[in-house]
Amino acid sequence: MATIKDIAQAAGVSLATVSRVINDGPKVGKDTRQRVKKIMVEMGYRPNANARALVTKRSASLGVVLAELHDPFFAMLAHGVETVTRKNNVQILLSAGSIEKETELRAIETLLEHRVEAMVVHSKALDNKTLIDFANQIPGFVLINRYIPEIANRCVWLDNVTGGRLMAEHAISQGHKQLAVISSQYRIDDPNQRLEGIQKATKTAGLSLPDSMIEYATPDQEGGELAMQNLLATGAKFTAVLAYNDAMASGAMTMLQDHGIAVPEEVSVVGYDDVLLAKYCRPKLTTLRYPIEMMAAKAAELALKYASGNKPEDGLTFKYTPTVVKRDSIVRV
Amino acid sequence: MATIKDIAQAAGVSLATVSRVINDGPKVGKDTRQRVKKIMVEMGYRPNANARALVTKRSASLGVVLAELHDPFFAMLAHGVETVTRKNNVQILLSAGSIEKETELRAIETLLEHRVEAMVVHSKALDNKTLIDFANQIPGFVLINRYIPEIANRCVWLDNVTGGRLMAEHAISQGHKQLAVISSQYRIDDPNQRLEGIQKATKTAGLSLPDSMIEYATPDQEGGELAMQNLLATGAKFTAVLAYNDAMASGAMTMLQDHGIAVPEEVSVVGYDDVLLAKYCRPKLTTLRYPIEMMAAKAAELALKYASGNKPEDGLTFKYTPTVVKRDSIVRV
DNA sequence: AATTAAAGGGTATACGTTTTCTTTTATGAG
DNA sequence: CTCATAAAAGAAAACGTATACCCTTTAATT
Repeated sequence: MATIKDIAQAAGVSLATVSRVINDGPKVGKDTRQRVKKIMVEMGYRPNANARALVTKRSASLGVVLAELHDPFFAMLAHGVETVTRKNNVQILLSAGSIEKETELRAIETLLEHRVEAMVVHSKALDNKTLIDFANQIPGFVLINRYIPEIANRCVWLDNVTGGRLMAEHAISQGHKQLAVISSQYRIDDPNQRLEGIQKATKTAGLSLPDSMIEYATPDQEGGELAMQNLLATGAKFTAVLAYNDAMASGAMTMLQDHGIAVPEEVSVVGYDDVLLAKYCRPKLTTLRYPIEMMAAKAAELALKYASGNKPEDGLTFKYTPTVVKRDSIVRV
Repeated sequence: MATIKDIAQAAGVSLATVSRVINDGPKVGKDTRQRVKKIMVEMGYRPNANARALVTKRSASLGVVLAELHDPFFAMLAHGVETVTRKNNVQILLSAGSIEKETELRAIETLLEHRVEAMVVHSKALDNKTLIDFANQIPGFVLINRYIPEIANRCVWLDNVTGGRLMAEHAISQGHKQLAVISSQYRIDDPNQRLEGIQKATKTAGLSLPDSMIEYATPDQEGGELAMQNLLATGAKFTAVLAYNDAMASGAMTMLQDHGIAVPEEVSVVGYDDVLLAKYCRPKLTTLRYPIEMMAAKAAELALKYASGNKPEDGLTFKYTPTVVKRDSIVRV
């Protein structure tokens, strides 16, 4: 592959001049610029991004750490990031992290080896301290879907407590008094916070929500089915089910229908996330909208901004609040 | 950030020795190796991937070109690639291409600037010649979801004609004689080939499939709804609908149900792709399984293999055939 | 006409690695 | 005690680019 030297030789100019042409720099005449450009095209010249990154110490790429791309949620996250990298002519370096501590760490370190100065990180496994250390080390380090007070201005996150409260309040406002909850068995922040919000709302409304009405399972469709099965097996009475996410809600609906229980006529269901499937399942799912795409775009912008030297403001954070999306899976009782 | 030189200095050895330790090379004593390793950890040393790529001319990363990450299909593609890059300790460089010629070209060229020696490309907009040129220029260039005879051994693709035939044959085997088709309005290979297969099957079965029974729309849920609306408006009679993909099938079902037509009791529906939503929608969709995740993994393996010097065998290609996944959206008449 | 400033362009160094080629040191054979 | 040999380690060049600094030419100012 042709290098800058080859171009210089062919054009009869110095390396410096070619470099200036490439970077639209000053100090090169109109005609020389034209000639060099022409030769670059002829010889199919492509600047070596590695050499460039080495000398400039800038990489024109943004690192993304996430788990499980086939999960629609992460796919949307990636897409949100992509919209802003595209706009800024920046490349995406993807590092998949799963939910294991070790893998997430490796993912971040690999990005660091590539000297990406901006990164959007979705981490559930790493502890606060580790992440704070990274943030202090990397100017363009931004967390998504997580809030750490010490680095609040690097966090783009969703208020899950309010989210949980909203979904419960919506059900309660529709006259439901006997609620059941299907939560995730992974005891990370998200499910805990959503549950906390739900409990807050039931308490305020003077309703009781005994532990026996809360089932835990894997946060996917199978988990939703299983949890609902358990709930039905206990013979518990409920008119509305609040699920940890849309996939579990969908599984729960399936299981209800398989038991001959009509949704939403006999039992209402509320999801969380508003991913694609919420519109596809039947009945269409009433759910909480998690504006992950918008948030991811925000995170990417932030990362790029911080990386380019803009110091993050103190005392600032980027909190988003979910909203209820009313569809067909819940009715007034 | 600490460099190799800093480590060398701190350890009282030469650059070469440190480099050898990093790469687990020979010619370095047991004790020296230990000492250097210890210092590297202490100083938080991270090799500079750019410098490394520059000198070795190898990048330890694989480029992926695709459009629209939020589309579950592409998300699964990306995930398939990711499973093999993870196994091979290779980084993913993502370049989004949309469906525009210019963007796709830019995406590939950016990857080239990063000197990735392996790439998995999903391109619908670029013409054969351009892609063949790239293939000849880049040893690890592999196309996914496209077949070009001249570079057959670089293509991992699905036999869409057979796919179309299979979906029609399945409907016919269930006794359906009046078929309707909902296709994509984009006249690229995929829909054309699927339609070709369908027509082949109806012809063989002695059935007629007039143009009036084929509707075209955007390949998403809205398109499916619209197409079905048009079909119903013409007053055409049909007992089964073959859709271009699952999203359109889902839209079609929604519209049918909104018109009080029971699926599958009155009208059967068949999808294509078997993406996530096929399991979520109601009734569960009978569809054709497009093993994109497996295919993407294959493509990534191939790209890595070719890139590392293994010449692709002549006369070889990687054709996959979809299979019917029987669920609940079709019944015997 | 002399001086200056600006514009155009060249030289050389640095970026952080890997790797080839030497050089030094330790080891054992004669 | 000398020599050959292997093992360990160093010196230096190269990868492709950007840029600070220097030099020349030309135009503008006095």
